[in-house]
Amino acid sequence: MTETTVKDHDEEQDEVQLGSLPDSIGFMLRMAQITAFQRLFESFESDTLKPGEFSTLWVISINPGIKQGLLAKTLQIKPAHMTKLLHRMVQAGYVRREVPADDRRSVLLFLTPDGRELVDRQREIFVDRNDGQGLGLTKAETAQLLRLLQKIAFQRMP
Amino acid sequence: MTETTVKDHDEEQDEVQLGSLPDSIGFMLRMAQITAFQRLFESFESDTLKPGEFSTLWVISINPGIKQGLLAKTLQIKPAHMTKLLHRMVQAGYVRREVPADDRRSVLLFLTPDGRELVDRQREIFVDRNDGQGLGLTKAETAQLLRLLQKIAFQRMP
DNA sequence: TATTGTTATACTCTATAACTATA
DNA sequence: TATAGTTATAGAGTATAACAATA
Repeated sequence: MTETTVKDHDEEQDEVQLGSLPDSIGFMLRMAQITAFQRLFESFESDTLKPGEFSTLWVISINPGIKQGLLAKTLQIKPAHMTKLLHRMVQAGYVRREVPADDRRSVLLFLTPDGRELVDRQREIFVDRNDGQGLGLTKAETAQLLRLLQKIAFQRMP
Repeated sequence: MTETTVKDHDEEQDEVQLGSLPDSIGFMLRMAQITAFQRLFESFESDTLKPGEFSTLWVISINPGIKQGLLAKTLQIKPAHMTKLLHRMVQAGYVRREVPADDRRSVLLFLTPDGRELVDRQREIFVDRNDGQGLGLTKAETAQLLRLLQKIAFQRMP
């Protein structure tokens, strides 16, 4: 029940009361994500790839031949949206789709040489940017935060 | 550099490798937010209010007469979008707008009696849902997570 | 001239449902 | 019948720029 106040960044001294909103995990996840994305991805090949697109290419690069539906479920992207996102990636020449003979309903995904080169080129930048320093966190705080986020995202719920 | 594997929730035993993606704060913030929103807001008056709309009403309720631009900056909502969001809230009868005499460019915001009643009714549910238990976190973990998210979102950067 | 908010456009992503082609 | 993916539609949110009214 901390009463939190946000001071204006400029010269105004307006103070906005947030009440117990900063004690809400849902609200704070949203606020932190907006701040983090601004800081981490502002110069992250933004002309080429969106964060969602990069993680898609990344997962395909580690799991060549992954089925489209499993990829969507893993990244919590809706199947309908995954179709459109992948069409962009195929169009851009980063992804190749393949229909296997044993189940002709499904689609297997692979990176093209261009796609592999792009992921390799971005990999270092992506990992470096995400060590928490750019967000003002210490190494220990970063590790702590990652553990808690992983628990929320990957935990089996009863 | 933990190599993390996500097992399928169903009976399939496909395993998707994520490599060092779960060590990325940006990626994990996004994954945790999706999971948290699904669990916390699935029955949160979802027919009436979106999370973004609720936090807007909440901040107006604590700061009656707040200027629209300051509200948008506080919640990190783009001004163009704030205009549309507020039009919905005015249309729904929750918000009243007022142009002050001393600066007729600006707009001051107030809740209507209906809006105040709605926020009051949702307040308990919102706070209860956000204590971390619904996400499988202990009290201590919740406090720790909130502190780190607040540091990211509210910290002055050099 | 600068600021506050609005309108307009385009695009990303979500949510849903209807549809196809396979199994 | 059920499953994998596609198409279509509607809405939320972002990004950007041009604009009107006011300071």
